[in-house]
Amino acid sequence: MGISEDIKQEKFKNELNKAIINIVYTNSWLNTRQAGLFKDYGLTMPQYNVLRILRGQHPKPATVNLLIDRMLDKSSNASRIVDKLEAKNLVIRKQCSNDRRAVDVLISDAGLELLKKIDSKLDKWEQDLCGLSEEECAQLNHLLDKLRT
Amino acid sequence: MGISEDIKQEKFKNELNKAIINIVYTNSWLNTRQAGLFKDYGLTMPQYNVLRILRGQHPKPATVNLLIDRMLDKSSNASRIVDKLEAKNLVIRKQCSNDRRAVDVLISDAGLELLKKIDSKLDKWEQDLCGLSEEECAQLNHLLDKLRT
DNA sequence: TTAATTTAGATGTTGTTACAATAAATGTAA
DNA sequence: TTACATTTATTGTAACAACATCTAAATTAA
Repeated sequence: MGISEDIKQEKFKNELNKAIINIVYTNSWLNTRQAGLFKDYGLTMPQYNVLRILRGQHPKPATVNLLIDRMLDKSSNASRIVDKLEAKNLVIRKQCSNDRRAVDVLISDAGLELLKKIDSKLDKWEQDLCGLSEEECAQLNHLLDKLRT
Repeated sequence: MGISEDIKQEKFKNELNKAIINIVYTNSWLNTRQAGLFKDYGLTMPQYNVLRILRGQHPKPATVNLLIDRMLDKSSNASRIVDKLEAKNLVIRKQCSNDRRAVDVLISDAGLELLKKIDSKLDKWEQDLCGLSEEECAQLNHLLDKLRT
């Protein structure tokens, strides 16, 4: 059952066209499946991604600009995502000492703990997911990287 | 320049984890680039996709359910997308004769014309896009399909 | 130093998505 | 035929995204 059956479209202009549609469709497919996982913990996907970036920085802080730079989906509003996370006490926001325009955002202990819980679920989810071998995944990564060059 | 440099994350749990992130990132990368193209014609991406499905059906009509079934991003609200397209006279909506609950949606001549214009731009855009050969695209399609099984 | 420019982040507005609730038509079973 | 469940599509609402605008701080140039 490939993309062609999934969206009931028999013909594509060429393989590139099909690949572009396939990426969009697969992304949506992944989203649908992952979203439920996050929602159990009261997080949206963008919120989870920001938390992950903050953990990557930990114990160093991140500025909002750094978050924007690294977010998977640049379109979302980092400032307001941080608002939401702060309201849930998952991050700490304080003015940066050497540049008072900037804001230091840090993941809190509660944030780290929450991520740990989610990640173990996510691990299992990923394991269950996949018909691809490690080598095939590597190949997929190579092709996606090359597509974007 | 691969995904690792793009999002400044050196380590990934494994290639599958990296691939999932890579798909999400590549999707967003494609979106950003395509969105401008559609916006020139006053369409959003979901609106364009619905129009494409309707052209695929043409001259047969599609019900709203069929649209939902085939949309790349199931999350969007087909009924309201059709509203928008109808307001621009790109589609025609009328009650289905043999099931009065259902609605027949048809692409209009104006819709077909608009698609033709967009597609020629899109063709060029796709051509310019890509460092991947036809064969590599086919391989990418194969891997994405297999991921979803 | 002052004035203009740039940068960081927050906020306002508009439109869209997500999800639940609804309404209307159809199907099913007593 | 009536009652109840199911299907089809629309609508209401709250949250969110997209995009422009704004404020404050820092940088640059005169």
